[in-house]
Amino acid sequence: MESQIPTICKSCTLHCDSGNFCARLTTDELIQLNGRSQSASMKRGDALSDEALMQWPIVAVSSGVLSLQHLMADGRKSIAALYMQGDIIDLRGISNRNRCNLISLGNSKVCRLSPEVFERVVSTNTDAQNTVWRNLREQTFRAIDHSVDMSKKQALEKLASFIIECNHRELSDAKNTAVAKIPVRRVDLAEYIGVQPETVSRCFKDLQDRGIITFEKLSVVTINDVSTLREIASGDRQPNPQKTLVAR
Amino acid sequence: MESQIPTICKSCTLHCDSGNFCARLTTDELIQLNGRSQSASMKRGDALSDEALMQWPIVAVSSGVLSLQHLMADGRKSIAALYMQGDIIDLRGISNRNRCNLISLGNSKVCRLSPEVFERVVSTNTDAQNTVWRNLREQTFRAIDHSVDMSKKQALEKLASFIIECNHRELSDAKNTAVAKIPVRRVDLAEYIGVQPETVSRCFKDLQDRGIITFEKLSVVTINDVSTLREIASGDRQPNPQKTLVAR
DNA sequence: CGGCAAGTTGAGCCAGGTCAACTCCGGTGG
DNA sequence: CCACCGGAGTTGACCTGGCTCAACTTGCCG
Repeated sequence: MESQIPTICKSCTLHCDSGNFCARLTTDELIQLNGRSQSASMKRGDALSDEALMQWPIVAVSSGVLSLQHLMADGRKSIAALYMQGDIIDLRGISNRNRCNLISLGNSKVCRLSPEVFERVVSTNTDAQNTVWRNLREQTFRAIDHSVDMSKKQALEKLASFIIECNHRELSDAKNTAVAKIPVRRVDLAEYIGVQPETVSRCFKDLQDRGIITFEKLSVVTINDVSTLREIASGDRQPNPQKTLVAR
Repeated sequence: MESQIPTICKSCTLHCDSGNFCARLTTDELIQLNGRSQSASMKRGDALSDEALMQWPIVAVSSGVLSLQHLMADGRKSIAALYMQGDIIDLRGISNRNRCNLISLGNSKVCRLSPEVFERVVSTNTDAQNTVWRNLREQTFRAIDHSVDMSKKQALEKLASFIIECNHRELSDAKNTAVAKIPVRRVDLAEYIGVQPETVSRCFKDLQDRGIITFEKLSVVTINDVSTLREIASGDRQPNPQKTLVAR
């Protein structure tokens, strides 16, 4: 008499994609976790409020894009992090210093996991533990990379980095290598890389004028010149070939 | 017949401070881990190279300040993260995208942990697991906060945030509440908050002129007006009291 | 085929970068 | 004890990338 996999999990990417957390669970664990968790659909602008997060601090992203938004005292808003399919957002013990909200950018599906069951499963299932740990480390690295991007790079370089990041995500999906899908709107992108929407627009135009990228649609770019794009992203701004020769 | 705690651990903050990882281990675990690990002293500028980190990707900070530095193609350098006493730096699986180095800013003591033993201990000792997990999450939050600071804030606001962060660390040491110790040099601070040293200097001067802080020494400030400092840090730049009333 | 939100373009301005000179301070040797 | 040195930090003058505000174009949905 074998237990049945919960219906909702059967079609959920978290369970179907072998790299993800739920795929590492035994059927029993899956049933337990599912029984105490809540899955939800969100649409653009929907938020998981502070209070909701207090109760359900662990959120798994099944599809779509979530953002961790931070509101400054004078109204400036910024997107601190982006979460996508497979990410386990563990907000337990987040400092109250940063009043922030988890907001969906577009339609998405999430699963709010019971902290108790999650903790139990993680402490007993080493495989699951490693998966979620790896994911958390990745998030840390992403955050660190991002803060480097934000701190020293100029707008064009930030955008180039972002495009490359999008392209990488595409790569793992084993599609056309030269395509990057921008999964968020211009305004969100601007808030994420910390510039104004106008600047994003101008930088895109610049890259396009220089023939480095081409727009298929607003949200899809083809990268014509990966190496140049990469150079820009890594901050290799050669000011002016002549200058370097003349002035010391 | 009880085994002896390794000499080197006896005086190590990682073991003595109950909040830290090593304090959560049984004597046996500690002996095993110690037997396969390497502790080291570092001085300002010393680096744990990429190659060294490949072999020893897990580093625990016993004292001092380490920095994760990132070098851009044209020579711009930036400090992506700061690590202090008690932090467990787990660089397993860091993407090779970001060539970065772990560099000590000043004298510090670290312990390079054997990945195998570490992993074994973590998977069996739930208490230790939770400790290290909490630390990793804190690092993630710090990184996220930092990237928010970097992306939208202006120099003065970044500096204010940093001072408050230093003050918080001081607080947990249960000392004078109005003091913040700046644990790094100006240049490093500048690289961390993503501005030029000159700008750091100017901003410090500004805060001092406005009577918000006072310098005891170059590396120690007294905060005279916490609430204003906090307002600045949270981005509450009230442009001009009148303006807000008049314009729209 | 409106109508509205999203995105783009243009012009002017300012925070902070850049470069160069200067001050401050701790260490070292005569 | 002082003179000297070198590195760290500060100050000033100038310049530029990106923000601001406002007008315009595009794309999407009923």
